[in-house]
Amino acid sequence: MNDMNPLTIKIACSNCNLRELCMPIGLSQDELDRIDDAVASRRKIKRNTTLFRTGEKFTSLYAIRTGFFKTCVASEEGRDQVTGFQMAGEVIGLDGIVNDLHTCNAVALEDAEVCVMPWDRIEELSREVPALQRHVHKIMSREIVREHGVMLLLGSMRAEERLATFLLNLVQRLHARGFSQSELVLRMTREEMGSFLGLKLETVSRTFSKFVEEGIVEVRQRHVHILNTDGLREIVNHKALG
Amino acid sequence: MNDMNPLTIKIACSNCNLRELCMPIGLSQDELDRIDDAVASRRKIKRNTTLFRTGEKFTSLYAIRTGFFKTCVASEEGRDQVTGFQMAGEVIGLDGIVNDLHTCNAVALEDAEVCVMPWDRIEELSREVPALQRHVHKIMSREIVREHGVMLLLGSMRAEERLATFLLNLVQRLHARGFSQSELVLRMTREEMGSFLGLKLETVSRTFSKFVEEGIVEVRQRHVHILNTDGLREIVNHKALG
DNA sequence: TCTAATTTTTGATCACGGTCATATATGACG
DNA sequence: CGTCATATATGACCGTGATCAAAAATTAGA
Repeated sequence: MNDMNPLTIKIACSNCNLRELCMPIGLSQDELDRIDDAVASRRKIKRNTTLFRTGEKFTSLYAIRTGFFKTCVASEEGRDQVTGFQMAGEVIGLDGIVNDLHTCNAVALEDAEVCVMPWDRIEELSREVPALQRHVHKIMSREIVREHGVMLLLGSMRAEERLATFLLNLVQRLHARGFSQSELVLRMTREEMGSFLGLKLETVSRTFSKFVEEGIVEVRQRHVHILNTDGLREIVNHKALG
Repeated sequence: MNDMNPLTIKIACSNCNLRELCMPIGLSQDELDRIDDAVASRRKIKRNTTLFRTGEKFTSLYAIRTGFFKTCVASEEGRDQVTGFQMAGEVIGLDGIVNDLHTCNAVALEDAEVCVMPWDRIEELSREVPALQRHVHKIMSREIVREHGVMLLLGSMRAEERLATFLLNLVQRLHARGFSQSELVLRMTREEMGSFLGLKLETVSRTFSKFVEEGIVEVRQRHVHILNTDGLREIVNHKALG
């Protein structure tokens, strides 16, 4: 509570309304205090700037308080792949643990704020607080399972199925955060969506147009209104191609 | 050392020649003994049987001692995606941690043997042995990074690039285990390879034929001889398509 | 407010990889 | 050894999504 540096304002996790998302539940007051003390400094990230970059030393995990991020990996020869989009309550930086180096870029797609959680402190604390330990393990395992889903998408779905899956996933996560089940604002470009979905931006655009023609969604630039959620689900579920 | 049930033979990690791969290094004798005691029982898995299945309760991680596995996820409507191939020294089961349920199938592609590592014991021990804790974290993070690579492959590579990448990855991992840099035996079918690579089996077969025509590899069924490793690398690196 | 840059849409064409079909090779097993 | 099931190779054809191009819409900056 004494560090008032504007770049690293201390804040109590125990008072945070995102606590259920990024912190374990059922902690004692003592445990909460220790977590507050260890992990609660904040950092603001301007739109289109990076929170961390490939090759940078890994020091901390980051819990997103506000804003929206993309993470992307790049190979030497200019190949590029968006590996995910992250929103409030989600944790990024797990890739850095193996080699103490980040292996992807995390870019803010809108002005954002994150809680900085120094990894050595987390490891230390999670030895003492089993609930925190379990929480950290679950977060990492959840990321592994999420990526399995992306592999399924990239490996076996057609363009419409990919986009439908993507929209349903986004709106479901937003809904879990108190937003609408049917309206969303895309924070990424068609190209970024395409990179994530393994499609070219033209294909993303065309597929949107198709959905609009079919009356499944309304699209005004990045504002999407889902008119027929079941329609999207049918597109995903309809036919599995061998 | 007292459980002689043939399905769960206790074995000392401290004597295991795969220790460097699946256990942390630099442990004291006491720490080693405790890990031995907690995690070292074994299980044999016959070819084409599952070590665990989607929906089964998660209890343990498994370190592969011998044999070769595939893991695959399936969606209700028959969609199927191989998410990885695992060999000796690698750990599988991490997907089960989030929800105490496995979310993929692990199938032995040849007769195999694994070390069963009960997860609650691992969590407990890793609170007491920081080196083990770090090791577990690194294993999970490594899996996340590996999957980023697969996403890059599935999202941005063409058929030849995918197969070349796949062969180089396999042979590199085999080489790290003392096998040849240029010869390998594929333990999976063309269809399983295709599922992993997001290609149809016919495309895998044709791509192999193309590599053979170009003198890059020799193929006798599942036996592959890499004649020109740099040729494969060039295929991977050549042109990144936007 | 005007200009420049970026993003998005849409069209025309093409190629990669999928689909379907068939032949062949291999392996398992009685 | 012969039979059956499975796996692989290859050809012919087709369709999805990529590529190339150009115009329209939106955003950012002076």
